[in-house]
Amino acid sequence: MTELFAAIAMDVGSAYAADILYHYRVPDGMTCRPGDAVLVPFGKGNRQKTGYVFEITDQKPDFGIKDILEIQDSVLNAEQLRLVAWLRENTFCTYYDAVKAMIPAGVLKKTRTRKKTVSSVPTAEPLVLSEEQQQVYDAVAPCLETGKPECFLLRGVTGSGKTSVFEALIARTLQLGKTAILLLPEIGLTPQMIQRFSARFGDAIALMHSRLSDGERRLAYERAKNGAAKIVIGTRSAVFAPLSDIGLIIMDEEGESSYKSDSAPRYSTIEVAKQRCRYHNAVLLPASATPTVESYYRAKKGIYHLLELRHRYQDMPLPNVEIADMRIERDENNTSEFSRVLHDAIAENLKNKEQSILLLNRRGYHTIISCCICNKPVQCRHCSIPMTLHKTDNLLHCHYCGYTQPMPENCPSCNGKKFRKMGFGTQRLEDELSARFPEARILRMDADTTSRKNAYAENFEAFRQGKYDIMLGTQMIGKGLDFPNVTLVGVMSVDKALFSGDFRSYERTFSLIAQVVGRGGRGGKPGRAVLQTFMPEHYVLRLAAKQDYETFFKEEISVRDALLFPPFCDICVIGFTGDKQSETAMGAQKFFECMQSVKAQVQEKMPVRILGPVPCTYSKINNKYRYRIIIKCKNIPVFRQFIRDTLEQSAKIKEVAKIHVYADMNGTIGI
DNA sequence: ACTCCAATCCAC
DNA sequence: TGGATTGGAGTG
Repeated sequence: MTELFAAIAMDVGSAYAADILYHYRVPDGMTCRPGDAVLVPFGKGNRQKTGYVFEITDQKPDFGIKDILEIQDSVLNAEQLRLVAWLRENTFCTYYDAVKAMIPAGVLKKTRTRKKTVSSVPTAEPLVLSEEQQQVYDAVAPCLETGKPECFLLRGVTGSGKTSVFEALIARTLQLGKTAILLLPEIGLTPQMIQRFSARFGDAIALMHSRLSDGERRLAYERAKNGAAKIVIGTRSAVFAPLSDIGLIIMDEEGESSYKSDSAPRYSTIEVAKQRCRYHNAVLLPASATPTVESYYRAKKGIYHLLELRHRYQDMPLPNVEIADMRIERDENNTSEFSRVLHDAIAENLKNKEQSILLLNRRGYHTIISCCICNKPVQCRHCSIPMTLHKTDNLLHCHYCGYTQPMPENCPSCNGKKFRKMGFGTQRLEDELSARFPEARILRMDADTTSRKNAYAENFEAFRQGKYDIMLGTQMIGKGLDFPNVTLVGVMSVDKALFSGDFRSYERTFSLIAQVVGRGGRGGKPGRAVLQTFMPEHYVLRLAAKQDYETFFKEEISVRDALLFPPFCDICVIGFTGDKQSETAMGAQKFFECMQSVKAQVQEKMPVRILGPVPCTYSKINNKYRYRIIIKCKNIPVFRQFIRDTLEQSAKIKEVAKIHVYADMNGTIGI
């Protein structure tokens, strides 16, 4: 009888050098398969730990070998094993990070199985598609039948009824005996989607997002795995839903930053989705009114098939957008946050009993408190971030770590006693609005008013039912329900968002404006919008006002080309965090030197430009000092190997071992 | 990461 | 002199 050995992944924290497959002997009489969770003695102390079997081999390894103690469970199927390997190579995570992303915590731990909640099925109305919607359906449906792993990019203007197309395509997918995943950018958007879809699909739906309890998550996971659920709706983690026979993966609002994970494993959802579509021969359908520059570029090159919905529901026109030049307002002694045109438009809407939406992308009351003597803003004691004054509790809040404190008596830097309260947030906008329009019923929507469970959906519904005249809020109001009675959209100011320091800030701003403007004029009455800005000549704002995506894309793609940004290269950020500034800076420097020496060993051609290390824009968050290296590169195997080698080798340098290092491919470089 | 082990430090 | 602390190495 041949002896068998198992190659097993263990939890080694973030110790890259130790993240290898460990070999154990399979004892006689034990049957062990790849994907099994097993109990093994690990380390010098032979502590019993759980590991995950990746391979079984009869090759005797040349080490002193220990035996597997027992088999706990079969947890990873063949696809998941491949996905783990793919994630590890492509996102520079450990085996264990990847396993955790795929197998939710509640599944490994023994949890009580709850009784299945069965949602009711009122029969769904027959789905009627417009001619244009039908064309999109007709383009995609054949690939569902033949099982071609194609990617269709759907560009549909706001209000064009993308969801109806999703519904029809998912129905077809299920008819063909396959399953589907529908990805949404925010948890808040899931209840309404579930509500709409459960009319047609009943309890074939499972919901997956990060705020489920362990029990709920385990139930959803099991239902997807055992075939009870055919459709999974959820946020980015739902891309790992353990469905078999996937026919279709839809990504709504594909450009949203929430689709990129910013903790290990640092995956990009669309890349994971592509990987799964390849495995299942499934169709991928990213959709947006304003696709990312990278996606639209791929569509133009024919890598994706471009599909368009140019017409809004019932052919309603997009709102007409006027630009309000706030410099002229200042020159003519209007120092308020409201341009005269916006003020008048709100007044008129109130008179006509029509609803208005106002976007202001900063929460709180005053967003900067600075010393009158030394001009330094009051910063969070844990972060290098100016604090925001909230009126609800009259405390200063840090929007990064959540720390709160009372207004200081004295300036922390110069001991001065006087402070200037500046900056205009949503709470102050609410006050100002009720002063100007005392009769108006105002709904404020920001992270502070929607933290309670269901608050988001309830508030949107109340606004939709006409219980408020004006809804103001941060970017969360850009996405959401149809509001048929909204005829005015005001964008208070998004100037600052253009200069966040990230090369994606232009497309994000364009997208934000397009989305919020698209909330208006959906219900039979034409809409109008006012875009307030101090730089009306800026092309991003001009084009956003015209809703001219094509021209914006042409401008943006030429900038990306000239300055060498994606899609013309990839960007890999190496991040460093540590408890002491000097240690973090030193660790980053030693890593950089190690990287140079590893680079000198690379034989193949590998285009890279390495910039840094430098402190991050916010040099401290949550008491961790932050440095980074930015690498413009091509995301090809030789480059990924170079990064992994550097991570492994640098981990042996004591200055580097003291701090935390990570690599992030094509994420944000903003903060 | 976590644990083990050896070297070092320090109070008595 | 030993108990506690710290730095470095190794995990099959």
